[in-house]
Formats: sequence, structure tokens, C-alpha cells
Amino acid sequence: MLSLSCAEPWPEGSVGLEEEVVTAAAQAEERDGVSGTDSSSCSVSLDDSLTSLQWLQEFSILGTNVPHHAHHQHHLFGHQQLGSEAPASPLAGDPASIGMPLTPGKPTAAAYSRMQPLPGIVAHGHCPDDVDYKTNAHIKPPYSYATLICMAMQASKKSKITLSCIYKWITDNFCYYRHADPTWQNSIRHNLSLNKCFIKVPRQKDEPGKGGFWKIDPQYAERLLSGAYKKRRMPPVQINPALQNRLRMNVQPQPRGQIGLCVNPESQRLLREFEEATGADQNWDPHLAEGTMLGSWPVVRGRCGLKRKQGSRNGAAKAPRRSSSPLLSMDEQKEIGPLKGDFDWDALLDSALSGELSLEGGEPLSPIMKEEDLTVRGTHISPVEAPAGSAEAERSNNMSDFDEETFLATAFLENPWPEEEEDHGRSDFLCSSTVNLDQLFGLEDSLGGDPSSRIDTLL
DNA sequence: GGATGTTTAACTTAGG
DNA sequence: CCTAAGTTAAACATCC
Repeated sequence: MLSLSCAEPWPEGSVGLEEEVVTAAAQAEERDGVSGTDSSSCSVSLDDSLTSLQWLQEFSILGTNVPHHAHHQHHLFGHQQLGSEAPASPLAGDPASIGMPLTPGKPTAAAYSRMQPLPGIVAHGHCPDDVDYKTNAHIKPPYSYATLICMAMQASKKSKITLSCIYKWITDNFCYYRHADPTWQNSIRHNLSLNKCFIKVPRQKDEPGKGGFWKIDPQYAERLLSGAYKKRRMPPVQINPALQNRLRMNVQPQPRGQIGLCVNPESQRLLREFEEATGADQNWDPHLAEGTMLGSWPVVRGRCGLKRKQGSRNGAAKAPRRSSSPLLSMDEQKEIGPLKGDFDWDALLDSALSGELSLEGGEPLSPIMKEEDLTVRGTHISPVEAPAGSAEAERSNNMSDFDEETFLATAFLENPWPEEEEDHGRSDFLCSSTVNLDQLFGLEDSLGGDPSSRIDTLL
């Protein structure tokens, strides 16, 4: 039996599919020859390694605390970008690109969240509220690669997304990765391949372009909801080595016998501000910091301070490979043009957290789902698809407490985004979807109240 | 040749 | 201490 904590908000969110999304997705399903029930997903074994969508839970947890801007009323994927006023590229305002790094942790418009982090999250160090990752190139976003991939997939509003689009979205929305060693892309690929939550959708022969597409395996949404609630760690804050190195360029020759760094005043100031902002100074007291916004930040450490046995793994010793961001061919750049620009993840999350919760409406998706009787927008959710004893099979046999939520989430992930012409319809990439992150993000704080009691109301 | 994709391995961290 | 999850690196294959 699962018990919901305040940091496990999925079920509420999962009920929040907007009708528009459902219908659009239903139409898309008809067009989309590829479904989550293809052979690759069917044959996958539901083992525990890298299969569960626990990371999606993390996603949802973070979603409640990700920095966000003012409470604009807009749909998730970007009514705000329908306009042409979108910046040409986030790079334009990228301070790191012009050698003037933002103060790490410096509060931005996104920083002063009106939401208080959930206590449990604070305790676990999930509170990136003070950082605008879109412009802060120094602090590694506290999202796992799988989460980032999922974000990109979500943001794309497509049911499938190319690797280059994932790269693009990440670099566009997380400044850190624009300047980070491009090996993170290797990690992305590694994640896509290894993480069974992601399904590769081969490109059709008549489809131009490189590589295939990727989508989320809906089976693992099931998995997520049927028992994969475990606490997850958050990575420590990591400073962009590339930018660190840039700072080191300013380090003055060290006089003999002098201990410590001698950096130019600007760098000193930046470092000092950063330490203040992150609590990453030697006097940082976790006990004192606990419960505060700053204290909720992970301490800077780890890769920066710990030795690794593999010598070349030392970021400081390793020559920084500046990402030249040659991520996309010209065609791809054009193809996903709207993807770049001012996609505002903060706003996206804000939207998920604001009043757009279809849960408010009371009955979002469930009636439809029930009507279809295990047929999700034309795709029958068959227990056969899941190995005996799997969560899927279990769901069929014994109605768990999360049956509905599970099913809804599965339904969503079955075809989370309206499938548009993948190769031709990207002009509206990220621009017109009303897909709601409710399915992925927790909404406790915006809904308030006791989660368990709300669950009861859902059942 | 570069991008993409797969696989293996080593490693860190957090939780049980 | 063990395990799971996640990260990073690297080797290799395939495809355009």
C-alpha cells in the first residue's frame, strides 16, 4: 500500500489532463503509427534497474519547487511564445557567453518564489528556487539527465523527439549546459539507451534527418505509480567546470608561501557571492541552514572537491572542452527553430502550479477513460503487454488504490502530446500546446490540503 | 568524419 | 555495508 507524502503529488496532477489535450492526443494517436505499445516496449522487462519512473517522481517533486516567475495565466507550453517577441535566443542574454558570469545563486525574478518549499523537500535539499537555470551558467541544474530528457520531451509537446532536439532544449533552457563540457551529451545518449523508460522510435525511411526519435515508455508511468515511490537523492550543486576554468584564468600567480587563491577582485566578489548564495563556505552549518532556502541547497562539493580514482575524471585537471554548441545542423536548427527562444521553463512550471489545474474542474479525464474501458485513445491497455506479475498485470487483477491515477498517467504517457507532423510541423514547436504538466508535476502546494484526503476524494 | 546509438565500467551519493 | 540511482568516461558500431 502506498502512502502519499506531500512530496508525492503525482496522483493529483495526473488527474489534471485537460480535455483539449485529450482530444488532441486522441487525434494524434490516429495519425501516429508509432505507439507506446510497440514491440520494443512490449518486450521490455520491467526490472528495477533504470526502468522505473522514479525519476519522474523526482520530476514531479522538483516541479513544485522549480523557480518560476510571476503567475501569468498561460498554458504550459507556451502561449507566451506564440508571439514573435520571443528573444532570438537565450544565448543573447547569456552572461557567461560574454565573460560576465551571473552571480551564482543570485536571486532572479524567478528566485523569489512565492511558494514555500515543502518541508520534506527542504529537508532533502530540493530547493533550487534561487537560481534561474536559464541564465545561470554556473550551477548545474539539480535534475537528472532522465529528468531533463523528460522535460525536453514534455516541452516539445511531441510524442517523440529527436536527440538533437533534446540537446537543443536543454541548452536553451539550462545555461549550464551551454557552457559545460559537451560530455553531458554522452550522458544524455547513455540515458536514452540505458533507461528503459525511453523508447527509441526509428525514423521512417522516407523521413529525412539523422537518428531516430525518442519517447517515454508509458509502461513505466504505470510503474511509477504502482509502487516506485522512493526517496531520491539530489545531486550536489555543481559548478560549471568550463566557467570555473574561466575564472581560474584570472587567478594571479601565487606568491610563494601564500595560502589560498589570489584572484582578481571581480572573481573574488563572484566567488564570495556564490558562497554566500549557496552556503558553500567553510562555515556552512547544515543545522543552521536547514530549513532555510539557502540551506536547502546542496553544498558545493563532490566532483569539485573529491578525488576520483580515475585521474582524468578530475574536472579541474582536465582541460575544459568548451562547448561550441554545434549541436544541430542548419536543417535541424531550422526544424526546431521555435524550440529555441524564450521557452520559459519557469513559466511552464508556474503554469502547472497555478490555477490551471484541471483538477479544479473536478472530473478531467476519468470519465473518458472509463468509457473507453481500458482503451486509451484508441490504444488498448492490455495486461498482456506486461509480463505476468508486473505492475500492469497487477493492476488488472486487483484494483489498487491508485488504479485511476495510474491509469490516467499511463494514458497520458501513452500519447502525452498531440502528434503533429514531426518533421514538418515544428514551426509551432512548443508554441501551442495546452498539454499540462499536471501529469508530471506535483501540485500539492497549489492545491493545498491533505494529500491523502484528496486522494480519497478521487477514488 | 561526425552524429547517433549501445554497451560496459567505474565512480559517487543517499537510503535502508 | 549493501544497494539503487545517477553520473561520467570510453569503446565501439552504425548511419548519413
